[in-house]
Amino acid sequence: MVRTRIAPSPTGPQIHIGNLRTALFSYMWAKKNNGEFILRIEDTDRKRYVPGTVEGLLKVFEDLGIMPDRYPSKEDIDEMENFKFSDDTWIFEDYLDTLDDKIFENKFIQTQRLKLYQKYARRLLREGWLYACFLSSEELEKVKRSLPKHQPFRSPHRFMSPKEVDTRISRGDRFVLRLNVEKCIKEFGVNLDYEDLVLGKMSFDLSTVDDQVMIKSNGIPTYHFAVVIDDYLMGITHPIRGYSWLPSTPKQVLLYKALKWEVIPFGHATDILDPSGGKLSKRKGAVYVSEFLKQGYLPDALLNFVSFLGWKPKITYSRGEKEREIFDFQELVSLFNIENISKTNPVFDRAKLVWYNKQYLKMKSNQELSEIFREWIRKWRFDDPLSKFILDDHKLDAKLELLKERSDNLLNMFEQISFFYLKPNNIDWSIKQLADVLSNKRLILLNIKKLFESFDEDTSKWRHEDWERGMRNIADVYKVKHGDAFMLCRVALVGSPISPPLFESAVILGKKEVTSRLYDAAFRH
RNA sequence: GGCCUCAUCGUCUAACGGUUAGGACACCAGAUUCUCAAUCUGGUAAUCGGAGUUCGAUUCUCCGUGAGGUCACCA
Repeated sequence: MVRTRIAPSPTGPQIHIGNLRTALFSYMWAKKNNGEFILRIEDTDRKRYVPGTVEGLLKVFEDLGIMPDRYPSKEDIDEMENFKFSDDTWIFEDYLDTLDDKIFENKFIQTQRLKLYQKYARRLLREGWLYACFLSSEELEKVKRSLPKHQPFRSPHRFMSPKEVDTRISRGDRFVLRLNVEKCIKEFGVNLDYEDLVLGKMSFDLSTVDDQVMIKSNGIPTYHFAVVIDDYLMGITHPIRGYSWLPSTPKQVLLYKALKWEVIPFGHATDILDPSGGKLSKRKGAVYVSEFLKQGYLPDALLNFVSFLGWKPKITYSRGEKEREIFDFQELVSLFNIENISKTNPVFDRAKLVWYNKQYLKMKSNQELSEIFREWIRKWRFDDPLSKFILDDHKLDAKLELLKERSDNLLNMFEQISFFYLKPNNIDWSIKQLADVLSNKRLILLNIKKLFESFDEDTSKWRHEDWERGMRNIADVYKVKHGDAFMLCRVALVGSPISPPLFESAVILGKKEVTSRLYDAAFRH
């Protein structure tokens, strides 16, 4: 069975857009193959632990509709939250050697799998693939400083006799377990061939690889060690991870080989770049999924856009034919293939995300959109005084109909909808297009008011042509441009030079409200 | 600096070694229009440079250049 995973370290509940992309690729690949997508928590660095991370993460996955099939249980999450940091978690007792791996089958938090790592570390230590290194940090620094340039690090302790190691350990000396790269070179050769799921064939020169720490002095594994044990034992078939892991891949491949496990190749998804260069970073604008959701980007749009950063479905089009850009998520899943993930770094283009969002906004029926909008308000704008009006509005559909083609996102829509509920205050008449009509402002407004007064109480009986003819007449009488008269009316009703179509908006506002606003505009503002 | 990876319009990308190098976003122009949008039509715009292989190279090889990544008891 195909199994993929997302394996964040619990340093906060935010999901970076780049991590969303690797998660998405993993999710899509698993689903396409009727496999499983797993959430594993890599909390081996307890100093950086941020409480609440996992719940937050799961919530975002849920909002997006890409829930993992397997993830840590509530109890395990609680246990992790209460994990007491210990400077010494070494067990290293004989019973570990016969420990049944299956006990840990449903453990997806690394600090709850410590015995497992130590079990395999013991084995590798016995076989000489790992060695104990007792260097203090000062000594270590000294050794590294004395190293000729570009020489890989090798600890002098790698030649220590097992007996001496034992006595020092039993004496309580602190130590780490390092990978014995020289032994690896001896056994596997200096060139390590590797075939990446995304990048394809490549070769590493082991003579440049450091004797990396695999188990830290506190007994907790480093990423390099834990990721190999976990991916293998959890049956991960296609671990897709960030590009930054590529240089450390040989260390992990060596571990597979030392353990005599079949190497499971990684897929390295490239980093998303900022338009101004460099990695996409929060200093340059929104980069977290929740920020986009808060701004009212629809999950469908976000998923479509992000998955297309470095990937396109393989569909053949005839020359010149318009290619499809909009795919619903199930379609994307069925078309997905790891093999055609791009090897280059995509640049994050906000304008295109806006375009996608507008497309998805337009595709929604007014009813669907009302539901989505209300849900968004409950989640992100609940305390806004405007929200109550919208949530209670039985005629929201008609308003959204007017707004959905002129909004980038739900936040934008929220700002634009307010005039339906709230009268304009402090109208700014100084806009350029009003320069020629300002002298007759009051008279024109009163005439427009009179025009609306001549209409039926029931706005459904209003006719667009009647209104428009009336408006143009008024403009002619006062010898102003038709457009200027419309603008005057717009500002009076909406309080802004930008609005949905006037007549349709007036119909929604109702006769009483329209005439009252026109009156206010003529005399009060 | 060492090591690794990558390279098609400004951006996302398409193109069995043979195409007038295609599409989308953005941009520009026109149409429509009571504002803003939306819509429709059209347009500008790319194979990083240099060698080589080949009848033929965006595609294969090498060298440059550029970009990104990485060099922790962090992940």
